[in-house]
Amino acid sequence: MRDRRRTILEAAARVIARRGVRGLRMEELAAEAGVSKALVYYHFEDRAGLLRSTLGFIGTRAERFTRRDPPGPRDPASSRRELERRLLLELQDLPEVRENSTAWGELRAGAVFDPELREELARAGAGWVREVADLLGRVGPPLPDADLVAAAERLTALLEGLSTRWLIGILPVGHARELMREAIAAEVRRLDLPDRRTVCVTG
Amino acid sequence: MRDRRRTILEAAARVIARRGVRGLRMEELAAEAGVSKALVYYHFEDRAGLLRSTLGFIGTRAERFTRRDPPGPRDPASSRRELERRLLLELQDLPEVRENSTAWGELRAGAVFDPELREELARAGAGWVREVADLLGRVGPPLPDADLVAAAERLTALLEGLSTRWLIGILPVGHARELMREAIAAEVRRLDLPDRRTVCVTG
DNA sequence: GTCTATAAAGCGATAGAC
DNA sequence: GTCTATCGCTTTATAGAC
Repeated sequence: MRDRRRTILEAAARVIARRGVRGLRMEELAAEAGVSKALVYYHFEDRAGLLRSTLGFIGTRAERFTRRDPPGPRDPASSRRELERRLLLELQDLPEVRENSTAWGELRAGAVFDPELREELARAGAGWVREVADLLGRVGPPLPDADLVAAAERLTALLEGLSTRWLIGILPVGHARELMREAIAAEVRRLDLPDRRTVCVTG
Repeated sequence: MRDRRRTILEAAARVIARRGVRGLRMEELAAEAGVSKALVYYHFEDRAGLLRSTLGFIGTRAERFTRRDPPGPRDPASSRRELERRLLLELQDLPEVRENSTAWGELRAGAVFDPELREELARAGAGWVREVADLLGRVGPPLPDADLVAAAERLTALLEGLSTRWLIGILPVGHARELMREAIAAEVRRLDLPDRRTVCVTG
């Protein structure tokens, strides 16, 4: 078979979801894929190469699910829906989503100690914040970019925090989604009504 | 010396901050503590035992810095200040705070794959949410406990997300603190003005 | 209690047959 | 392309002297 490569990558994603990036053993991976250890080395130089390919594979696979109708209409209502969809997508109890979220969590955790991972993460993270900020910008009236970015940073950081708790098993996925939805609503409200809120407080 | 034990635990905290829980090697730890490897095994059964003790040690040490004036006045203003102090305490660029935050981050990341860690984390996490919820309850008017807990869950999850980004080095500590402060303000406002906000929107 | 020396195991990586 | 067998380093853990 010529897609033995893909079989191995899919197995790697499953093993990472079970043991983490740092817990992945070449032997366990080979067994999971149903091939010999040597074959893995034949297809992917070494362990680091396998990890690189697997994270790339996971990233590509994720895009298939996250990027939809990018050139769609830019009206507030659909942007708002897109924003919510985009942020809730990573909180789903499906094997593939779980694998992706787990891998990203491991990547983040590993980046604290591995400067090499830091780079890839910084790039991906910035793009992610930018994307959410842009969606926020289309939901309400024109606002300073810094405000949009700050709101996006809060939302994405919250998502990462909730995601970790979900994956640990101390926060049910439905509850996590609910908390995320409320946070989105609060940020949108805040951006939508920059000052009226204050008027209410004092009035 | 009888507090060789403590010396080792302090060294372990430093090594964990540098390499992570999963990156801790008994040899490096021994060198960091200035003792032999065998002595570490003498005082702490095995690697798992050392890790257990170290995480406990870190937790205890954290309490020394977080728990202050617990039986203080319960007026809204001081509760509000205490809430902010409590949540910003983990975002400080001091060696000890960094060690604690790093260790907690590793504990969370590890708990995704290790059921044994899950237990300790679930307990500590629940207490932490409860504490923040109680503080929130004293800031504003009486509210359903579920609302307070939800707000506390959002704030603590956000803190964890921001903390990870800070430790990775992609979010300056000052910026993280600023984002956290804004989020606290938003949650307090939300709880303080449960309905007026809606009136404003529709009015 | 503390050390040096060493056993035992785990794991990444390679050799070589098919 | 794929396998079996094995090497060699790293790391945990123990034995035994002081």
